[in-house]
Amino acid sequence: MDLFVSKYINKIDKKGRVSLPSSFRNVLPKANRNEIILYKSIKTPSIEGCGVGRLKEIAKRINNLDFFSEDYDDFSTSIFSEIITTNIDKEGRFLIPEELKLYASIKTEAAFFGQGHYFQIWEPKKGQKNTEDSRRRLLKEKKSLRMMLTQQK
Amino acid sequence: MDLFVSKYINKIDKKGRVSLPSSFRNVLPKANRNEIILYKSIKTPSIEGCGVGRLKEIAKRINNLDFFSEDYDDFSTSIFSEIITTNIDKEGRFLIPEELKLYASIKTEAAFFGQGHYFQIWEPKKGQKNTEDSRRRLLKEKKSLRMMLTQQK
DNA sequence: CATATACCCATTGACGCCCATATAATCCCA
DNA sequence: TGGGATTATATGGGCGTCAATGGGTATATG
Repeated sequence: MDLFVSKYINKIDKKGRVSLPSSFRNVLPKANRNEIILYKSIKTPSIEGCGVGRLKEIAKRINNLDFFSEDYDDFSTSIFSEIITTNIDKEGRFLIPEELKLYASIKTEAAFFGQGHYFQIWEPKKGQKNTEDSRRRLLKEKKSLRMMLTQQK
Repeated sequence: MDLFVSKYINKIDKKGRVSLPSSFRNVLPKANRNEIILYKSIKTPSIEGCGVGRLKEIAKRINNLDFFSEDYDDFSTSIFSEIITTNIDKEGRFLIPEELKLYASIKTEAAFFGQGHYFQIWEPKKGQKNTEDSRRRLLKEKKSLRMMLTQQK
């Protein structure tokens, strides 16, 4: 499986380390399996993460913008300076920077939610509530959910 | 990682030395790991820096402007003639020239902002404010920032 | 000779690496 | 197929190394 799926709740130890779920580690390319990038989610009080490969794609995209435009600076500031790379140790653990923990209200436990090509890290209770809310929103438009699930090809 | 990423705030000591963040040093090619270039940012009161290799890229960008335009002269004058090369000592520190510190209002602390293929050095508070402003501008076009981050392939 | 800058050494705290354990998952063979 | 044995994962902790920082001294450069 090359997608981040499922949900896991892991503990953060005294040193601030937390295990990246094993199934998530396996999604990372063998080449860069010991490094991930983290950044604040745009829409929710959660942290998003993925392998570094994705960052290189983003870099390429930004590089294609007009170098002297304001957008160029805005994108590169909002993205590059806000992205944090963090190393995964031999046991599969990594450190969540203090600033990101604050942003997501994470203290002693971290809930990992697979999101396909990336994943989110939530404070467990908030994550749970978010799941319920988003399901509720979807059900309001049952039709579109049904379409999503049953649509062929 | 071969990109300048993340944000760091380092102290400037009595002698004017400041550490280039370790992760930034690692971006520099092993060959010229003890030398960087600095210049005034065109658009903001900050200093921009990168490895010497990047000079060629900058030249290319400027060359792509209309040769007879005013911009061409302005850019090539503002950038090339003002570029300063600086050496990094054994401990990874370097000196920020007085003129550049003045330009960026930097006194006792320097905030390093990764920008992909280069980085910016700001007076911490101004840098913080710039990040917020730039994010605010982008959020007005929510779609584009989200696209930048989540678009596949 | 005076000032600026490079090199050397020292300190502190953070982080990575190693080893250890408990629980859970998987295997394997009789 | 049952159940012990093996392996993997999550977690805890010791310790060495490295990054950031401070300061003394040599060296250069005008």
